[in-house]
Amino acid sequence: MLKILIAEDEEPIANLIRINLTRAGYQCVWAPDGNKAADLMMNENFSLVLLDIMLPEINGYELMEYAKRLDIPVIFITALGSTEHKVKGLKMGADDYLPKPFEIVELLARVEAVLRRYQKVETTFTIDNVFVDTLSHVVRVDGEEVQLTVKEFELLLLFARNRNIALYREMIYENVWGGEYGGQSRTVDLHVQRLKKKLHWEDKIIAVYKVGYRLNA
Amino acid sequence: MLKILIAEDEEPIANLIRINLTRAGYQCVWAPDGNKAADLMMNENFSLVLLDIMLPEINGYELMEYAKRLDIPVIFITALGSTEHKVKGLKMGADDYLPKPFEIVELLARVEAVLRRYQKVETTFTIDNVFVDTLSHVVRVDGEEVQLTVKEFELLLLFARNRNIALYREMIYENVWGGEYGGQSRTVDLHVQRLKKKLHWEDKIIAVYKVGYRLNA
DNA sequence: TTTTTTTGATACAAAAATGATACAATCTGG
DNA sequence: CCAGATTGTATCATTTTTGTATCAAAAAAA
Repeated sequence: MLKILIAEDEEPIANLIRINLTRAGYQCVWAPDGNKAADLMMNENFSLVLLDIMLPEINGYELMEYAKRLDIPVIFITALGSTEHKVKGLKMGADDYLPKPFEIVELLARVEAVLRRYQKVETTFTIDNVFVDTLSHVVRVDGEEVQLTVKEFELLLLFARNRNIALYREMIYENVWGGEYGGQSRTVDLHVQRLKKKLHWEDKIIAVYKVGYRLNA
Repeated sequence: MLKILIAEDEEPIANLIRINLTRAGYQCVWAPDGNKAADLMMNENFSLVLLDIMLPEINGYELMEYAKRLDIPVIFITALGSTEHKVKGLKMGADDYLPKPFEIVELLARVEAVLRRYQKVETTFTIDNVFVDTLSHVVRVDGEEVQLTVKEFELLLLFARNRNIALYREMIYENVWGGEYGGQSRTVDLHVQRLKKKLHWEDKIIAVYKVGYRLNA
């Protein structure tokens, strides 16, 4: 599991980020000031640092130098949305820049993009008895390789990326099939059933009545 | 419950907003002039400010600077629907702009959108022995997961958003069922009973004679 | 107290949602 | 073109939800 450092003095914002990144499958550590951030960077092995510019004790620019020396990618997160700061940050080597307020989806997208650029993205994951390699499209259930169709595979990824969240049929359809969800098609149900059967997940993917399905992980 | 500050000198308009936001489950505070608004912003913890530009004593633009310093999202509400003001407001950091006269549904939609963008909407909460995760639709009573139906779930959310407030059957029906409340249907009563039973809330949700129900929390 | 109104509790049937299976249409790779 | 896999519709069975009806209990009114 990839570790991400959140250097941000405002606790609610740090929490917001932590909660969402944790949900997305990252391990998060919070540093409320510059000293703690520097300390943590030295002693633990982070795959990414989210940096607030305005930090107590040691500011974000200095911290970025630390990070770059340790070859840790950096995304700036700050209320200072001016191009001036943006340019300065990127010039100094930041990998991306996220102005507050930000949408969570945007945060996640940028984090993923930077990690991919640095080849730090995990291309495999395991949930219970199921192992998945997203690159080779190989899925093993209890050690044995199982053949998933394209739709089933994408469905699995969707569930994996949204564990413990009730996914609406509408959302599932639009994500996996792409188009608009008519409303009375049973396609989603059918594919969920097939996926459940192949993965032996009869009790892990459960129906949320009148809503859709949820993966308990 | 989220608190919203309404900075608006015209009382009827302020009232209109207050009534509708209160009904939607927000706690509202009214400031009739700029000084009061600044005062309230400093001393209470608001999740959002609705700002009239033309305010006595301190105008809306200045107030926005206060708000931004406190990291409170801002929606401008003003009769000056000209793009000039709109642009100025948004440039200075307003999160949205609502020209008078406005439709109530539009007001609510924008408020919700901004709050969601700031992730001020809480996805989980706990009341006594009951834990609720609105994303996964999971409800735990004394630590054990309990299966609620959609209606029961929405009913619970409604009570949670309106703790210690006597909810009229009419209001409950319109919120959870959506249509018009006939008047002699026992549907609301039945569902409240079922909810009480499942949550062991026989003594927490109490009947208010001839009115409806109230959640004591 | 007695009466009336309102709410609580239970049973039950209609309606809706989901699971399961079969099968036709479509696609894919020889 | 063919064989097989994939995909989605149709159908029926099963489960769950939901609201009405009914009667009992409680609260207010007379």
